[in-house]
Amino acid sequence: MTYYNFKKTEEKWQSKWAQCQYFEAKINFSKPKFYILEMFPYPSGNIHMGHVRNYTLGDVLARYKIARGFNVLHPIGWDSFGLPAENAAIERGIHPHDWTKNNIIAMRNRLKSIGLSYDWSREIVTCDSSYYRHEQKIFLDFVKAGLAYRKESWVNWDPLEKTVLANEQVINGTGWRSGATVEKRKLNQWFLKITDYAEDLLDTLKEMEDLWPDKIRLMQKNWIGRSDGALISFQLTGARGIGEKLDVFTTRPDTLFGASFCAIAADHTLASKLAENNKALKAFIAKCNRTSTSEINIDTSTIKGYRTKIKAKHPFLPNKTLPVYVSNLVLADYGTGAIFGCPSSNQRDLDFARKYNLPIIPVVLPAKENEASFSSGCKAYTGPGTIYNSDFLNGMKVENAKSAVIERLEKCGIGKRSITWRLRDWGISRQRYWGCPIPMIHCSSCGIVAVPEDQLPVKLPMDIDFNSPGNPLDSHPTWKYTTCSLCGKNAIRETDTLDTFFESSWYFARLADANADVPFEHKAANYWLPVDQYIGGVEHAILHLLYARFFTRALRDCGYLSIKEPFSQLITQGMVCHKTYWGNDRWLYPEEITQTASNHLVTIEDNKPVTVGRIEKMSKSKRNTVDPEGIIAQYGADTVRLFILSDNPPERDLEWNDKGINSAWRYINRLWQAITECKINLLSVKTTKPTVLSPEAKSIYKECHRTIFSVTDNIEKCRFNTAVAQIRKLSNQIFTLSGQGEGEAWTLRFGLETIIKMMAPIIPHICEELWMKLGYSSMLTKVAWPEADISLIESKMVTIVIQINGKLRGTIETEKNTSKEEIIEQTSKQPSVLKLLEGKTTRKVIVVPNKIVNFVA
RNA sequence: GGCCCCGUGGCGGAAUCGGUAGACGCACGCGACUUAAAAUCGCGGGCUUUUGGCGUGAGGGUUCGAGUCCCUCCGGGGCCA
Repeated sequence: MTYYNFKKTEEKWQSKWAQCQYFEAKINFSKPKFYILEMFPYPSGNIHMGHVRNYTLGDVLARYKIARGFNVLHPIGWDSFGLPAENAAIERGIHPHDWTKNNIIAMRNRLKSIGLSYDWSREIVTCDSSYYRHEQKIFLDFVKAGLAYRKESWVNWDPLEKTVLANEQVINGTGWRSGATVEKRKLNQWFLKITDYAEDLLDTLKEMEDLWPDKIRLMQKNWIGRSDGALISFQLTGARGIGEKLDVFTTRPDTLFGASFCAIAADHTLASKLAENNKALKAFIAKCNRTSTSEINIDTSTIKGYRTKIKAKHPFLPNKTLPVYVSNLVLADYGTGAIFGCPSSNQRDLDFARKYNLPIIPVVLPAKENEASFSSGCKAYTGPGTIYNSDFLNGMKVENAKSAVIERLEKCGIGKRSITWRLRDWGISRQRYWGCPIPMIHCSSCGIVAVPEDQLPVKLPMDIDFNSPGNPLDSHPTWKYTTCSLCGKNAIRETDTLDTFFESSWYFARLADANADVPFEHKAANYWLPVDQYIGGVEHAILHLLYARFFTRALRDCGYLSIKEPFSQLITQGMVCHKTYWGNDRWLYPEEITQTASNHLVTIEDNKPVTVGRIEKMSKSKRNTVDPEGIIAQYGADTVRLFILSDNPPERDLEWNDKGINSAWRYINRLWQAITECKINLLSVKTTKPTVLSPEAKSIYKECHRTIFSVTDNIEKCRFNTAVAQIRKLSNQIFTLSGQGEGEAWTLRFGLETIIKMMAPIIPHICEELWMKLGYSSMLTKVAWPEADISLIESKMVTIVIQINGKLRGTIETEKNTSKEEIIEQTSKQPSVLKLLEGKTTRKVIVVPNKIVNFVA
């Protein structure tokens, strides 16, 4: 027995595929196109199993679609702007550009060793000015279209590092690196008007049913967060010279008669005006602002309010006024930043009312309760019911009352029906070096001016100093000094760079035409887009995917594209997980552990006991990573690819284990030996099918077609694990064939060829080699996917299940489409049926044609 | 706290239209080969008190028939607060 030499074979075929440029995609209208894309990687320097899984999934589909006759585009690039490069520069003194470039070289080689069918001629690098110059052009177009604008906004400010922190860099209110208490600061920043598209982004989700996972569509729906309600204008008293009225948004206008206070956000303009000559309020507002913007988690204990002297008049009760509080109960940029509180119908309002002794007026009565005895206690009632204590609304159901109030408000001109979105405009300014420069100039006389397009790209300077705090672009000695393109006077460049989500929001379009002098040509975009199958991690379910959907619409409105959805079908793959081990007071690498004779785990080094922790996502900190490079060196890319697809469906988390990889390796060798050490000379087998096959050969032949049919279906539905199972099942039958006699020999060869063709997208290297061993000179990669002969699958006979009182009592083979009467006739004569029905009267017989007969006795 | 998803052998998972539960694989056991082991190959299996009964987290319901649909609960996970 000879083992399969994967190293030699994999290198051979990888270089052959590269040589013939077979995966370089060209526009070809004679074939249907298929654009398949995996979320492009950040060049961290290492590939991990998550990458391997992601790119293997995509590669199988790409190769399968090629075999099905599609003109496939399968490109790759590098999402190469971002913080880790800057951190490396600060920590290790390596320039972000060099760090990134070296990582890309290393990772490119590792990806190539997996045998992926990429069109490398389209490889893009987003930190290269050949990419971001187009991004700057797009940004300018967005500015022209009114889709990009400036406004003041809160940021997390690290006073020690003099820098802005992302929410995830704020840990318990302190900077992740400096440990300083993070402050909220207002900065002028660039925003994109994603909210203009909120309604369409939400509504189109409905059309993506069955194409995008339900989970993702739901997450996006919740994120966009449409709230239907009313805008109500309260007249104010005691606020002379500050404001006459307060606009309030509510989703529960039906509870208006249960209102006992109004609350406004700490940075509501009314609050700021009141604070001008009120030191206590000023201090209160400052206290509210001290909590960082990431701290959205305002629970009961931290809700606080400051009672102002202002009162709000109840719109329908002339004698009633409501106290107005400034409170962190209200989020500044949600709705109008002001609410009315109805404690009986909202938990947070209730907590607030109890804290400040405000009246609690019940207004919604649940079914089966009565007015006299019903009390909400310390839990607000938010369910359906009948309105009471509410003037003209009394007796109405909640939904009807909502409409009735709105109608009355509109009639009186003091309110209207209104929709509020949870989605905010996308802040894209980052006070960072390693990002795309925003191509704008600040001129003291002309204001904010765009950099003329013929002066693009605005390149990042390479001579940069990371030792001083703050944004290195801002402290660069010369870079930001320029002249105004309008008046020619001295002016200052924008030193903020773009959020790195900007690059990934349009890269799929650039990849359709990666070498164009413009972002991408219409012709290429119209041919290739949208991406037919997109694959990536669930962690990008919301932001990246939403931004890309928004960008596609924005690019359409700027004349670049004619579609609005970038990704037709989406798979979100689960994480790759591994057991964790704890011993010697630290996490241990799997390689540090061994098993004793008595099945206990101990450290190899000093035989200390090891406890097995949870199965968790592979991470460096838990030391539960498996290095793909090592595994590929040990088993080869095909084995890793096979294993990673075998055990469970793509969207589920995958547990890595050595037993599994070994099983894949074993199968690959069995397949190798089945052909290279075959009992018969496969090369001498005639290629034409014998006219007569023995019953055994015929049955195997049919099984091949059944398998082709179901494997095809499984791959189409991305159920690769069941596809592999089907092929393995067929392999078990084919491998044991003797091949003796003409029919058997032909069937054996046919079966082996069928297996190789179906396995080719999954384990392409060995399949190419075996294809050659079968005497073919053309590449298997160019060979068509096998077609299932439906007439062979549809058997003339079917198995009818016999049930008595719903319990399985036997089966019977009958001709297909046998009549109900005939089935009853045949099955009722079965000895087992007769026996069990003896002495009972059959009350009813259920027959489902071709499936089941059920005697009810 | 709200919304959503998932609970199937010792394990990963099949069964996606309400119609034979446990495909395929791992681990395990037995056998063959071997001086022996590894590797490899073959065979076996849900549980059970076995002419039968019970089995898809627990309990109830709908149905001739439920892993699949409905309700309540328990456990795990995700998103949002």
